[in-house]
Amino acid sequence: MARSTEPGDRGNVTADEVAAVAGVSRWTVNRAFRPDASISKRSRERVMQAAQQLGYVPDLMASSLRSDRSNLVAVLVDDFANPHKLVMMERLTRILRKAGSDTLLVNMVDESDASAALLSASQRRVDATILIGSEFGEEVVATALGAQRARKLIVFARYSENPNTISICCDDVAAMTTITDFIMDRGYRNPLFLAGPQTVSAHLHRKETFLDLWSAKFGSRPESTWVRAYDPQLAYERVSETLGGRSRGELPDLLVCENDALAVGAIDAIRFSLGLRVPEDIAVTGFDDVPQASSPNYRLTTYRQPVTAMAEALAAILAGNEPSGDLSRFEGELVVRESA
Amino acid sequence: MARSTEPGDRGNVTADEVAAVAGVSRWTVNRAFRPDASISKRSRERVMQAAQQLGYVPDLMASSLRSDRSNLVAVLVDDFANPHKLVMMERLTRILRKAGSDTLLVNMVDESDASAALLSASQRRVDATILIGSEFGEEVVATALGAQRARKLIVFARYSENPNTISICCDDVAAMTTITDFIMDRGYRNPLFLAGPQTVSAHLHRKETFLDLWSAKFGSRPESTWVRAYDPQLAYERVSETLGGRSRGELPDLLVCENDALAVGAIDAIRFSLGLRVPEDIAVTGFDDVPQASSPNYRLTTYRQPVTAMAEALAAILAGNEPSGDLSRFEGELVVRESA
DNA sequence: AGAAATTTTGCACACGAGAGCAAAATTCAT
DNA sequence: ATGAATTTTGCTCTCGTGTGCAAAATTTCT
Repeated sequence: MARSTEPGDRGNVTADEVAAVAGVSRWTVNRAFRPDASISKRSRERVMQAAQQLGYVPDLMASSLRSDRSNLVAVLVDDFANPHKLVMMERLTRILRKAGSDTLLVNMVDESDASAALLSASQRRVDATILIGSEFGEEVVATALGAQRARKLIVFARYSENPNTISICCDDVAAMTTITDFIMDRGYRNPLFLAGPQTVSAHLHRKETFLDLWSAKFGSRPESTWVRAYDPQLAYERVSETLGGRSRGELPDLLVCENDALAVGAIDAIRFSLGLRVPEDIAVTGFDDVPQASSPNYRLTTYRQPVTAMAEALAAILAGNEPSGDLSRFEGELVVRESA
Repeated sequence: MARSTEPGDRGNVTADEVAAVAGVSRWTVNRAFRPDASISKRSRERVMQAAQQLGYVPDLMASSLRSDRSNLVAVLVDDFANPHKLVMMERLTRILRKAGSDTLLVNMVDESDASAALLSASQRRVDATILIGSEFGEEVVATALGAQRARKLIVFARYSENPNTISICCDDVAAMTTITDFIMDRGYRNPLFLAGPQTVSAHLHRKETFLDLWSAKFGSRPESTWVRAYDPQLAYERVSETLGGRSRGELPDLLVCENDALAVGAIDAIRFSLGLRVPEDIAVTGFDDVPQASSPNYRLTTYRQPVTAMAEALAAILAGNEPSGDLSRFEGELVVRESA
């Protein structure tokens, strides 16, 4: 036996020490910790008892080194100003952990940082890389795919055109159609669309869908504007600027926002910068149903993505199951409140 | 030579393959990637070029297996309803990555989940475990310390009494004293303190400080109440319930909230449930200065912790530097807005 | 009970890099 | 140019676990 069997060699117990106590071989010890392993009930019990006594737990680094399965997934986030990120992170980490995977959180500080962020992920042998950023473009996705070891690249809650990518998101066209139908039905006739970063075409789904549907019905293409990040503060400034000097007749009767982060800033601007009322003077719609949206301050009419179901689909994919439905066509629901 | 030198054995390039291309030994290749290694300029260049060509990056799992340094820290979060968590996570991940460490994000689903959460951290050989949860009690800290492999346990943005723990936080007593002085100065005389989970004594610092200062000056101990999580929604409900049926004279003139998450809910309740104005009828103070606090809707008077400096101190500790000042006495600043 | 089928166990080797040391190459001094 | 000092390189062994197979133990069947 090569290794000493004394505990505390370097602070942590190894399988060898447990094996000595339990009177079995090291391999039996490790097997005891794998649910699918071929091991007798009796020796598993003895191992487990010895392990408990010594405070042994298998080392996941060593395990993944050999087995090429790390049970680690990287989650790359580029946009911490959007409260919806917190919701998604909570769901993802919870569901991934239930499925046996840990989460490596990588802060993608800016666009140029993307490849460095992906590098640290690949160096950790993650089983998959999940992008829940929103401001990155398709070229980031391409970089990610170029990185040698990135096994699976999953774009979460946003559509990606790249065919080598798995994109788990809801059907933006259907969702926006639902919202647009609702708006038209309510009689709004002069909307303004407030969009996020216009870096890539994938972002334009909601906007284009809305503008197309509207001009198909009314013949004229509504006005639109955008901000460089999904940040309420920026939305506030943009709305103040854009609508600031207008006379009553020139104002839109509705702001259709690409998501709630923008909608919240827009509402603040309407009230506190323009001095108008929501929804009486200008109505507002959002997307995501962040916790704030249900606050009596905002009572935002918005669209809720099935984040839990989406995260569960993600876990299923990591487990190797074939996706059951179309992963980029999840259906959410319109949440009607008082803002529109 | 044991291994084949063909690329793509299992999808990833190893140092052996780079060594073959560069015409050096495997060890020289690995040395090229360590800044402090003893290696000639010329061979490092050759190695780097070959590595670039093959797309090689060193495997951090294998590295940490041998070297006992993983450059991985676990961040345990138990409280995703509090928007301040997002701020702290952003700062921590950014600063840690700059310092060369990756972040393992662990969602501590509930109190009973704490030891399981700590287990996954220890199994990954993290260099340190950071608790930025708030609802856990001292017994969770004890569990963490009991876990064999947890090398360093750091409690971030909250004080811990446990001597085996490094607690990086601001001086709650000084901070609350600042707030209290401000309040007294402004002439409020009938405050209500709204606290978070009352699980452990560490949480009581702010509350006790406030109550003590107040009764020292005015002789009477102010009223207080609490909710079981730092969640605006719960704060909303509690404030509505507690103040709901009261006549004008029975109402407090100020709500002192343990943090902004509660303050935001409290403001909503004052306005939309009680139908009163902030600050004219009831004023509000918070703690943390979350992004929402500066929204024109809330304009919250609050206290900003120096999160960046605290995160940098954390990184310094991980790097092995001796802490320069008292880590549990960071100083923040009062942010005076219109809510009080 | 004895043979066959099945389960359980032990073992050599591999995963990819680091520590420590000895051999080789380079630089420096005389 | 020669020997000493220094730097660079290669090598063995190690970190802790998983794979695949062969030996051992157990169960099942006739």
